[in-house]
Amino acid sequence: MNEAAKLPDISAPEFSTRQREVLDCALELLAQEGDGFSMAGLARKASCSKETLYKWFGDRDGLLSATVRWQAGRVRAGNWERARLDAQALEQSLEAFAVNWLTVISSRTSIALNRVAISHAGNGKSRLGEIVLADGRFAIGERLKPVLEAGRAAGLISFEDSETAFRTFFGLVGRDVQIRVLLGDRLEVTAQSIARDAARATAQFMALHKGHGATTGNAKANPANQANQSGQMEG
Amino acid sequence: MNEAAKLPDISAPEFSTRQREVLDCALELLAQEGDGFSMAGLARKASCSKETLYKWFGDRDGLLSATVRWQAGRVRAGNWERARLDAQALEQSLEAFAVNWLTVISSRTSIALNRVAISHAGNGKSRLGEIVLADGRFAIGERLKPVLEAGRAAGLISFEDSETAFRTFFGLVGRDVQIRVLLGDRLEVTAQSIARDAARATAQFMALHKGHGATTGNAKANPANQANQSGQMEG
DNA sequence: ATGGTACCGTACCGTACGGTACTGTTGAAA
DNA sequence: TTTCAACAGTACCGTACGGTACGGTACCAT
Repeated sequence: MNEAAKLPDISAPEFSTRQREVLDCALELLAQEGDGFSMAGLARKASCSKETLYKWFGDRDGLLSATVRWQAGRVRAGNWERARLDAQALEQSLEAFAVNWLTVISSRTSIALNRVAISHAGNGKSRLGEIVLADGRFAIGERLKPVLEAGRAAGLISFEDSETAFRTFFGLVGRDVQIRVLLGDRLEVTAQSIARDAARATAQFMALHKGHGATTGNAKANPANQANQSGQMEG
Repeated sequence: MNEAAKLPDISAPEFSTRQREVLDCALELLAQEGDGFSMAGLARKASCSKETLYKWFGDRDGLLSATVRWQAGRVRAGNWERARLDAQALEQSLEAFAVNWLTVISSRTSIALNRVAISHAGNGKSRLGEIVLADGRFAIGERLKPVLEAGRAAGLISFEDSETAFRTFFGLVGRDVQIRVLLGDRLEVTAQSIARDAARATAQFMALHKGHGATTGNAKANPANQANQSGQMEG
């Protein structure tokens, strides 16, 4: 519960070291007991007083929100410097994204956080859902789209709308994994299965979006990436 | 403590008319306020006494479980009598499945039920998650697989493992829709967008699993449906 | 009529938890 | 050494809610 506490304080830390320790305890508690852990329990686990919790985070929702932001802030990973882009590099990038995403969504912490955010989205109490979405699904979308567009510019793949193309990739990668783990299904996700699924999803995506400059010859007459490009259904 | 004690008779309604009224109220309340509605609130809304609620359903978890089962029991829809199977009929079946699934997962009721099931899956308190999974994702899987296999038998599509093929289709259909609506994203899902997405997903699935007896000539040398067929990762 | 059953409405109880106040204790600045 | 701020620990309060008990009523069956 104390690792990753020593990143070199670039920019506004937002949380002090001690606060981060407390938030890590909250994260751990959240992963163990889910929402419904008590403030007293957190104070006990973190060896701090309830008064301090309320002073720092306002109320329970503030603590939860801080916890989500704290965790979200350190998931940032992966620099996708697409120096030269050939089919090999593109596929590697896509595969790396898929591996990263599958690893995240099947992690204890992510599952716990998504669960609490989803349950709060029901009561409309807090805005945890927005944070999780913005920092999960939409963050990777914004990071992956430039890669896709670079691939298109290089003639390696073809699509009209990068958002739609990303959503296809997202679906091919995630499939039913997230909803199943969230609902408590015992789905054993291993490094091997993740690697395999990432490769499969990437191969499928490439097959669906064959470009016109690569090894494969057939151009853009692909029904799958022509349908539904009218750009609605964004949100 | 009293339900499921008299399971012998088929057509045993499991719930009386009055009980179904109460469960409908619970469903409505669940959709409005999410989990965290009170038993007193339900008693008020349903014009029944709390004592009756406890007599019928045992405790709050029993009520929730009954509500989920009651709703799940009437989602059963769609007969997929695949009389003759040509490419047209297969695509229509797939598209109909996709439309049905997208409609379900974006419905108020399904969202509310999934939310409560997910939040309870965290605490390990009840088995709502299992029920929802068994009656959602796994039910459609079992209903769709015969269609896929018939399509393969007719040479219309090709794949090795129907489970894997189904999961691909599932991903192409659902993409990020379910997680987004669960997290409270304002994603306007209309009949039009559903129809369009169902058609797109079906076209993509067909393109990825081209058969060898249909109009398109290229056979099974398709990287996308060769990868990851080793049958693990079921759950 | 009489007893039994099923139910509504409501009062009630116990408890768990969010939030606050108070009392040390530490540690650093002055 | 004194002072002050931050904080741990804990006692406390109010309330909301799960669950139970009880009185009253309508509807049978005998």
